[in-house]
Amino acid sequence: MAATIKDIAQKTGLGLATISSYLNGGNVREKNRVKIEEAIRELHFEINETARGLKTNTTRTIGVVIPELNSVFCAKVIGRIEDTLRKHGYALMICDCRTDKVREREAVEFLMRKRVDGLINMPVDGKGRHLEKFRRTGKPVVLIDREINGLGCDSVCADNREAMKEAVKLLVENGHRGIGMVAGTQDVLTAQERLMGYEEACSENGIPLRESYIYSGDCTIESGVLGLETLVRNNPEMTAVVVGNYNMSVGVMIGMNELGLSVPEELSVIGFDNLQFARACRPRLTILDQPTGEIADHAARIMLERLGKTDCAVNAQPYKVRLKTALIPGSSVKKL
Amino acid sequence: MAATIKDIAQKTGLGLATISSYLNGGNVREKNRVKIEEAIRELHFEINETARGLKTNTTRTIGVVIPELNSVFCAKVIGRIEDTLRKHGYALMICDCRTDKVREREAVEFLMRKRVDGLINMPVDGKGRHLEKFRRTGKPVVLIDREINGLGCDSVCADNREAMKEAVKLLVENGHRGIGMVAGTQDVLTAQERLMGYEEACSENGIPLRESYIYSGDCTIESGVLGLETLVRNNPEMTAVVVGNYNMSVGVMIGMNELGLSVPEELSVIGFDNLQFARACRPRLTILDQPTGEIADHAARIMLERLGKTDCAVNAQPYKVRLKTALIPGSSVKKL
DNA sequence: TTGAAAGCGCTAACAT
DNA sequence: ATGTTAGCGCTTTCAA
Repeated sequence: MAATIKDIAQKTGLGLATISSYLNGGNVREKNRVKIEEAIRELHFEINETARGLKTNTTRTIGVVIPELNSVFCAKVIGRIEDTLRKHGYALMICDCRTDKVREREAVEFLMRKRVDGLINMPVDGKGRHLEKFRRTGKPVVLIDREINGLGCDSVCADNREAMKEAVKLLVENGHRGIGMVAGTQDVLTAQERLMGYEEACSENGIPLRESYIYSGDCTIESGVLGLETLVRNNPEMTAVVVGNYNMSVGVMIGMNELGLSVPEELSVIGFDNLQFARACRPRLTILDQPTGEIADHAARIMLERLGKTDCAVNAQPYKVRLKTALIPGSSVKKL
Repeated sequence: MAATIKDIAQKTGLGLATISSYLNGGNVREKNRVKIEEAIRELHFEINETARGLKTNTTRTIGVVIPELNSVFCAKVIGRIEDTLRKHGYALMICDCRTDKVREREAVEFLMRKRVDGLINMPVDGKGRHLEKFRRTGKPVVLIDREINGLGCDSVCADNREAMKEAVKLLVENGHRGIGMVAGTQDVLTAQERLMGYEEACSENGIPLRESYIYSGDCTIESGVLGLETLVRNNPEMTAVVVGNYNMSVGVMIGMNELGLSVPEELSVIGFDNLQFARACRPRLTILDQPTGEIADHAARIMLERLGKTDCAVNAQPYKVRLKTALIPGSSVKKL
């Protein structure tokens, strides 16, 4: 068994409180400090966070619930958050709910049992019902990528509407008017906003909305493939497509390949996320790039701030951070 | 504050031990069982795993240390492991060490302090020095993707040598003899094995090894780009390239794009990992696909088995699982 | 089957 | 500044 503070106390002849005080940055006489540090080294003492947690009712652990670990956006954001939080002594317990509302709720309950001090969530359930129980604990919840109204949680998202408007605008400026969209699940606010951006940009440019120009997918690669195939089949006159998330962008490129359509000669494409993928496409894909680093940094900062306070349920106003995306030009838009 | 077993005891008029016994699947009189379950429901009791952990000296938490969360291979494997382990009540604490040996060691120490019950690691330090301290606790360590000799840890890896041999063989069968390789960091066994496979296949086919045909990268996208550029510049007669990992495969495709070289007319390419990326490439990339699902399932199974035993340090033989990769044909290999 | 009581390793209130 | 002590919520002897 590992050494405990009792062992340190014994070895140094000091009391428990002194050791504890030393461990928590309290004032200890220089002479004793040296003795304690020596004992710690000799006995290979490492503080037992479990015991500490029992006493302080904290775990220094943050739960993370995401729809899919295997998604560049999630992985980038979570990786960076982990970086920051670990520097502050917090560990991340990550649960992948496979874009399933039932699993998402189970994951939150699992993490509640594990007594995490806070929750970071990219919600699948757009209503946020899976969070209600956790919120009652008064512990902080920070939403990423998707805001939920009425729940009072902090959130950090991209400015999705503006992003998609910009994409459509670029196409219009290049002479396109037959512009389709492969959109995501409409019960998630983020996907709604991106679709809204598309619709707004169309009407602002006098392009009439057509139902057959909009495909509602489920944010998977396969639905991107299917979405492209459907749009192309139903709208032979369509000259461009915008895509509402990264997975579906990969799907659309696969679809183009497998239908043997050339970009941008036969169809112009603007994708979402992942600069590296865009660079690897031939020709290079024009994309909307989300500021994943900034999103992560804001989320981590907010979480740390909330963890400093006692009760977040009663906290004044939730943060609703919105960050700008960047339209990064490739060669996938044809000038008509 | 949440309800404790004390509250349950009080409400039911039973003793603490009875409640505890109920919670741990012990025998409780039917009448009392009903009473307890009612009290649990009414008081919203949830077991405090921190307290339990202090007593039992376990956390039901597994540490995971990986070089890069933002890597399809890692994300896929870890996601699937998380699935299985969570079903058994285990949470995952994931640390991304950014392919840095120092950070890797820090991560392991961090997780030791968090008292994880076991460790899953895709090691960056090929010598495994970062694991020595943890191993002394007698807790299980399962290595994925990379074996370390002499450490006595279990490991689950792909059959890397065979994989690369197969790739080179396919090229030879198509008439190629000027075959370059963008290889990974040579202090990691996996990368060594892949390079060995390349070298073996060359010599078996009477192709003399040339130093200028081998580029040693560091498994990042950028090193893939640089690797391709270097090989092409130094070997104008080269007709094909094999790549030693996924990130570098993306890099090579980016390099092809940015040099304006066409696949497979000017250069044939065989990449590593990620079927979906391969499908999105134009033309579709021929790749070596790792059995990520199987790797994850083996790793999870071994971990659960080890967790069932008391001490893994003294356990007989470590598992050394090797799984076959699949060569999935695309259109990136030209028949000469 | 159940209850009483000790104790896991730590923190914190209080006393010195 | 340091020591003493109680107690966080649970499990686990040991008796009954």
